[in-house]
Amino acid sequence: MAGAETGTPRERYRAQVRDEIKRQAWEQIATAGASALSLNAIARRIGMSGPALYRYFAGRDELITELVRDAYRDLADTLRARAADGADLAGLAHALRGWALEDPQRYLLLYGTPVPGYEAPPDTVETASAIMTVLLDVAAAERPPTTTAASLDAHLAGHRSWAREHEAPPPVLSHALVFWTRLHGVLSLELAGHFTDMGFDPAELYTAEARALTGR
Amino acid sequence: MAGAETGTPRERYRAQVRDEIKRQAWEQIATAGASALSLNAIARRIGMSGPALYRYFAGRDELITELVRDAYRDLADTLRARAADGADLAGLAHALRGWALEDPQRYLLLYGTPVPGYEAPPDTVETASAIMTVLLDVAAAERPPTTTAASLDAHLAGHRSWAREHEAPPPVLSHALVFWTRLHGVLSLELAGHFTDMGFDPAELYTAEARALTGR
DNA sequence: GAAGGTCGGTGATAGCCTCTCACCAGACGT
DNA sequence: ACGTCTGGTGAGAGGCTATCACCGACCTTC
Repeated sequence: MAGAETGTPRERYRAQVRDEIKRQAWEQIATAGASALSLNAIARRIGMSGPALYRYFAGRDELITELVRDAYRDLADTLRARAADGADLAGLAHALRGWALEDPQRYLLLYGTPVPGYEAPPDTVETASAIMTVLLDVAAAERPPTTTAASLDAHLAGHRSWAREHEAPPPVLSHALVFWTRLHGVLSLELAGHFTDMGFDPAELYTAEARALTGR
Repeated sequence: MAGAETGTPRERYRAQVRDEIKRQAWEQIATAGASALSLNAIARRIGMSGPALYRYFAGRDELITELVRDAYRDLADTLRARAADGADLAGLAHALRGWALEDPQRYLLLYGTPVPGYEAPPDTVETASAIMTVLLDVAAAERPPTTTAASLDAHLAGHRSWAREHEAPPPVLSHALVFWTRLHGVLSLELAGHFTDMGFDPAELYTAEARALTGR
């Protein structure tokens, strides 16, 4: 959400207001969820009246798109930074959970139920796959676990377009994929509150899954 | 959605209209998602005007609650029926995916991002745990896999309130739990459309996970 | 069979939302 | 100093949830 310090005063002002709008939007999302995002409410809080926001964003969808973009970028950066620090998959798993718990609604905005009429623009899909690239990089650096599924590997060998030009062999592909889906399974149920009345600690389940994934 | 055939004509009529409302609601949810559910639109389609629906449901939330209740019951019944037919965990996994794909929005209504201000009433939580009971029953009948996580088992041994009075030993508890979260991980990402541009078949991933869970 | 209560439906209305429009003022570039 | 472009405004269309007063038709009870 870096408000560019460069450009004409007009441009600086514009960037500043856009950032303020996004700040308020995140605040509102964090408390009430993405589907409760109201441009009117944001405008009211900022101190301008309704339609003014349309000078900055074409509409609710464009604002949400922008937030999704920022969130993807932030998650990708977070994971990449950990990977650059030499983290293994277990480290990434820990970072992922930390990022999600830091702002649950932000995680759900990316990986939860899609907003009704909303269609993800191509460039957000691009950033989303950048996250997979980080996973693949780190997974490739580790010895894939022995518990690999032969038929899935065979399928992925022929359907690896999502891995872009990544050189990883099929077992690494499936390992990264399963890493993602298993951790998301625990995380999303936890964030959606499905564990709240069950009386156990989701963290225990999560770390157990992370450990099973990374072979202790 | 059984419209009770009993009672006074008034009661029969009332049940009939309630069912018609719910039918239209499901139709609308199936196409546009739960958050796009509009009482006005339902009324229009049924042929009555707006506020009439409030004679049948206290509001949008109560209607959604009713739908959630029905969906939980339907899923529980489906899984129970399979279990009664002697299905193992692999069979339940298959049934779960079939049920989810049959009406993706229905699955997401139960396990997706919670609707903003909506709080699940106690009795739906009850039905949700009935589903866990089915999983525990079937899991207990199978030899738990060797790949059990000791620390998770230890934790669950002391935090098993969610299993009600189920006698299953900790490895079965963790097995059922992991069964749920792993399959949900794949399913929810698939239904939310996160695999659509990735070029592989989610079914392959799902069955691989189901197989890994049930030890081939 | 008439009287009265209850139930299901209606239009009007308040208050929220998104988004468009015409208009205006002030800042900016020339 | 003047025109243009930008950012702000109020009004308003059309959608939503939800409440209200009202009314007609049915059902019960006498």
